[in-house]
Amino acid sequence: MVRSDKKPLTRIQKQNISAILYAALEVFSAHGFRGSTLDQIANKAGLSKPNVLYYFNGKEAIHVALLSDLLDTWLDPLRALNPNGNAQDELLAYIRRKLELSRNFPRESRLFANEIVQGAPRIENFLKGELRILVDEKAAVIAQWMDAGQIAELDPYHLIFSIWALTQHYSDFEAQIRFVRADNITAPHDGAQSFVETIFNKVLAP
Amino acid sequence: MVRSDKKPLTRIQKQNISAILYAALEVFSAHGFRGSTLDQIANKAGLSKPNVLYYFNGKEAIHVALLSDLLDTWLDPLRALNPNGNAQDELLAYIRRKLELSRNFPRESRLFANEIVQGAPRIENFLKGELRILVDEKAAVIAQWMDAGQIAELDPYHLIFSIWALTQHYSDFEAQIRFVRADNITAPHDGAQSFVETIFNKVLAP
DNA sequence: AACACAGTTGACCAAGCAGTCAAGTTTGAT
DNA sequence: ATCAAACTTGACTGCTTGGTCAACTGTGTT
Repeated sequence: MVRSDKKPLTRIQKQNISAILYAALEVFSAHGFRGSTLDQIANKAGLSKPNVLYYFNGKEAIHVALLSDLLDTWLDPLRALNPNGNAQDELLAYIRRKLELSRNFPRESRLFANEIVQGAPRIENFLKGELRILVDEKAAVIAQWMDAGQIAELDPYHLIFSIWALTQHYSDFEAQIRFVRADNITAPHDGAQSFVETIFNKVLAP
Repeated sequence: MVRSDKKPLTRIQKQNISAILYAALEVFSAHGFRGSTLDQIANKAGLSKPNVLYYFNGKEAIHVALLSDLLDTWLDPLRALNPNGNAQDELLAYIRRKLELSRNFPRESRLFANEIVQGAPRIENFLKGELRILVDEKAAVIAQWMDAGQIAELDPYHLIFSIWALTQHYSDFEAQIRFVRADNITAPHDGAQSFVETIFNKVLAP
């Protein structure tokens, strides 16, 4: 099922497919691909295992469906970087969007992180293709801004990586932050936004 | 074997135990705990599976041995932060040590990252205990430096987290950097040191 | 009401895996 | 050379897990 159907989905299909994807996101992001079982996913989705396999052609297919949904969304914040806008405003807005994504979709972020820490076997093509093209393009934009003296001179690629590192850290390494901070904070993201913005204000100042 | 022996290790024990730990580091850091098999480890170590189990009481025991070896080393750079030194020098030296560790021990870093992304089930006590105490202590030191006006006022905890994020990113997310940068660089860490130091110079300036 | 098709599942299978064991070989101290 | 302890392993066990299948039930269209 699911596959390359052109048929519109029935009410039950829509409902069960989204239940499966939601459950799978929860399970895969917490245990990684190999650490997750179909039984866990089926249980969390409130379906039997054969029923899950009625909607997806296998464990891998669920994972792939989840990732392709995600990858597109993941590019949006960077895509929105406007070459004609003000350099500082644009970069800070990008940082804010990225941090929001990390705060609002921590499981998606961890799904991605799990994949990359383990060598990105399943998304190598995405990274080498779409992502690379977009990053090259935006790095060029940033380089122009630097040449024009709008922001400090830095390696644009490392700048982008540092934004990724700082924003995703709060969801990917949430466990570490939670345990280290213990009772002193309610959520790992507390204070993150103002801190990260302060950092990049200083870093980007020409 | 291994266990709480007081006996000195034989030549063969030393050799095989270290071969197993080396192989296990390679395998666990690349595939996570559940994604790794004893057969993979035994193969890479050049031993039979029962022979591996002659030296360790199980898969879990190998993982634990690896982590406890690691955790201690992991604290050293932060431990070395000297309250009596100059704030900027001390923090930049810490950053340099952390980056060196990340560059020289990427597998160890990924072993750790794998563990934390998946909720740190096996090192929760370490994080809530030793690490937390050390971080609290050093955050207080940093706060004093800030009060004294030696460095800019920032949340000391977020500052420490940002150092972790930026330094570990280069090994933990190495795959992403490699694929995005493709042929343009030889190693993911290229240019990282000078970039990260520049960043924190700007960030810490009072 | 009848019928085709969507949806569901208990029982099952084969592969993979952690761990055991008995029987063997090697090592090194005397 | 002898012997006990250290070391090694092929064959096996029991459990987990991804995936199949035949039989069943629910749905909605005419």
